[in-house]
Amino acid sequence: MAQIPNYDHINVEKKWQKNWEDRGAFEVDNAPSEKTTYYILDMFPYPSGAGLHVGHPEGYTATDIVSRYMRMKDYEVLHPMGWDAFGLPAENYAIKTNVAPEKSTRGNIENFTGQIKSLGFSYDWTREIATCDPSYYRWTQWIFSLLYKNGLAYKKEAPVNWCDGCMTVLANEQVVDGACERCKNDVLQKNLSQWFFKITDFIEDYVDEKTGRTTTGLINGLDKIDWPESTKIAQRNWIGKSFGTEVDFEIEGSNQGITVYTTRVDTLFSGTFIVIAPEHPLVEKLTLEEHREEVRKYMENTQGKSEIQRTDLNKDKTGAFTGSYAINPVTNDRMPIWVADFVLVNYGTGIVFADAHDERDFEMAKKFNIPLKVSLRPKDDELWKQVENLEVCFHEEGILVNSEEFDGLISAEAREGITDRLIKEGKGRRTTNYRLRDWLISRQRYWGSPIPVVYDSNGNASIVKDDHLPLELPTDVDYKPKGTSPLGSSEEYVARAEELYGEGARFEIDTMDTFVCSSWYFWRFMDPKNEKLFAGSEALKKWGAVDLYVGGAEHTVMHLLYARFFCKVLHRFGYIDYDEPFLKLRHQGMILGEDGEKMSKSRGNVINPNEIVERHGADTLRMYEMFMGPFKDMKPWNMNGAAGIYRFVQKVWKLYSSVKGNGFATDDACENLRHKTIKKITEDTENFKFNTAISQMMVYVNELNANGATKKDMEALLLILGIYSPHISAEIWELLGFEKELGFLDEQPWPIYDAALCVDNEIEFAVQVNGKLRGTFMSAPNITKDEALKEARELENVSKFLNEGEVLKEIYVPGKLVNFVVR
RNA sequence: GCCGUUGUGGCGGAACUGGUAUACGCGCACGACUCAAAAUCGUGUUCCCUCGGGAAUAUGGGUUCGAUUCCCAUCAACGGCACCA
Repeated sequence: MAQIPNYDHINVEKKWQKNWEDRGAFEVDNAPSEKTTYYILDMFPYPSGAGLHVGHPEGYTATDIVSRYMRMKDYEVLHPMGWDAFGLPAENYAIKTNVAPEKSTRGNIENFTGQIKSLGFSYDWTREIATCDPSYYRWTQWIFSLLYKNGLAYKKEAPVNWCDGCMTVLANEQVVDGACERCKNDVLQKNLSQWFFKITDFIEDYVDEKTGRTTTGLINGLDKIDWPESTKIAQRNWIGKSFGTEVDFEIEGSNQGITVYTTRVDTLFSGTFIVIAPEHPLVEKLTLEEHREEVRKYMENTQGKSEIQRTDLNKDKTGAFTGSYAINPVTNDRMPIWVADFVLVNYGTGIVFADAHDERDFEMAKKFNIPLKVSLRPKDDELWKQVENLEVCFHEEGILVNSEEFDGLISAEAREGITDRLIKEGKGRRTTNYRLRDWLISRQRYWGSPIPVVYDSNGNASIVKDDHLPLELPTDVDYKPKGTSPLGSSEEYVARAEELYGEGARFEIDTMDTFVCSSWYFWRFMDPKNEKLFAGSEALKKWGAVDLYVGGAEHTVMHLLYARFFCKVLHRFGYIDYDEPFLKLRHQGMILGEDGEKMSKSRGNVINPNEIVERHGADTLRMYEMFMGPFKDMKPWNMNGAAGIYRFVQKVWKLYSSVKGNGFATDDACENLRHKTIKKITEDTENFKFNTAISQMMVYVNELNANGATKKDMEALLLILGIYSPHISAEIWELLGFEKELGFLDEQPWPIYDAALCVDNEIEFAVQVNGKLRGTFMSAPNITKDEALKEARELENVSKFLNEGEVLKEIYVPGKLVNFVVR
């Protein structure tokens, strides 16, 4: 017998990766085709200097398995990969080393590409894109223009996080516990003129006046997509729609009033004071002369604080009295108007009415000795005594008291009644409020897409002409932060502006948030080289929305909300004919270090995928990551577990060796298991239950090693294993000579199972007495109840228990069990 | 505080629609091969036990002939949001 060499994963994997690349095995074009298309997308990575870590291939393996599966099911699959290449780390690296972000990013991309390619994923690399490429961000800028021209991109003053140490604005993510993540200085609030996208315009459904076409809003759209329920809930909470009442208050000695938004109008009768946000424009007017100094001092104090400090729940309530009074519209009580920073200017109307049934209000009243009243009583009498004596704050729903005709109603009823009365008296109305604010996209950084806006010598903004796009990043900049955007230091940028737009013209020097670039990349993959459009209509029509999107749950709100927003924008303006970009979404769970902690350099528990690929091969890495546990769960790495998968790969090779040496088995001993296995892998793969699919393959391989494999067994095994471990499967497929008659493994149809052959002709029945297992017997599954009971009674261990009492009931579950109820 | 997710052997985990809990893998133990070790192969492995059985799926109840699965309460861990009126 010829000696079969040991499995050489290093060369076999290289060989097949080259084969796929040379053949263009996974490349697809945009020409219309007979096949149904399917678009499978990974969240494209940020190419960091640290390189790939084992978390990346978890999602990539899942999409690769599904991509290969769908191709075998005869779908035309678009499965691309690219780079979310703008971002702060490259810029920080540039500040430290003066290496241009462009250069370090290109290097990182090269590194990532090599690592990803070593895992044998079936990407169409001809569609690779990078968001930092001018040919890409040209279209990011085009989308900005589209929003600008339709009044959906605007500039206004907004408070931003400011670090005096770094002399720059920071993103919220860069602020850790109220301090700069880099220099640890306290972060302050500063007002700067910033660009915003009007995402709030897309919360609700929109009907186009001319065409009558509806663009589903960000809330309702969630109902029609297959996403994890928890992600949908998080998005709804983030949007934060609430129904409430606007109440108008008169100001004593003024003909101007104020309006307050509340969801708890049932507590209006206990409203004894008003609180207004420090930034509110009315503060100035409401503050009387003798209180001006006190309020001014308070404001000064507040302005020096960051939002994080201001919203620290543990801190004491602070505030200042303006001297003005409002009139409670239902009780006519005089309500002192205070300024306090726990009220946020950008939610509701920036003013609240305060009362004893809100913890913040209660706390503030106690601190400043503001009078309180109660208007809600709890069911519990003991508690009521304390509430009535203003010892504790009762903030839940209750029964109304001291509220005139509404006494005795429960909170929900009272809200309706009180609102109706306010409406009748012209003092209020029902309204809806949202927590979601417009998206601030300006960044005072270098390494992002330039904002295509130009200012004339008077500072008037206009959009950069389409002919002048892309507005490319200048390279003659000083990366060191000085308090303004790095682009401001470029002479070349000024020269270009003046050349195109006349003397004194200046381009906007802020760049866009990188989330803008990643909000539309999935369309660019469809037609990455198009120079006339972000993607051509033929490509857009062929591929449609993303059918399957896989990525981490950390993008539950930001990225996934922004991408939905862009989709709705393009739908509203007629560029695409669907208004949800991702039809099916799945999240992978995080892979933890061997110590069960999050992987981090400082902990020293980072697993490098290169190491696994060298030691055990890409097939092992792929399979192990899928076998660790449920896809969406967090799970710790275990080197021994990976070695176990390597052993499985060896067993597959051993099976091949034995077939090569002894020939195929002639007795189809595993026919039943073969069909059951195909069935289970098919179902598990479709349901993202990759861990149990692999278990089943192990069972099958173990049985084949024990009983011998027929030709049908080997074909079936390689076809199903081929989507999980494509290299070894393709190799054995070729070595067994299957390719000559059938072509390459990855060109085969997915195997089908015969449902009739999945059924066992003899199964084990369980016999219980009072629900406790007392024995089993083997029988045909279609046995009648009487036959089953007879078999069961004859078991020695069962009859013993039956004789101990009277049999009250006999239960027979076909194909499963018999249960006797004995008293 | 609010929202969400999860609790099953020594470990990762499995269990269809309420029907034999612990599949598969890891680890461990013993055995085979070997001068020996590694690798490999085989056997065993939830716990207790008087070997007949008893107990166990975070805890305490409930529904049911029967509950990891359904219901109620409690506890713990993780993740997100957080002075949102």
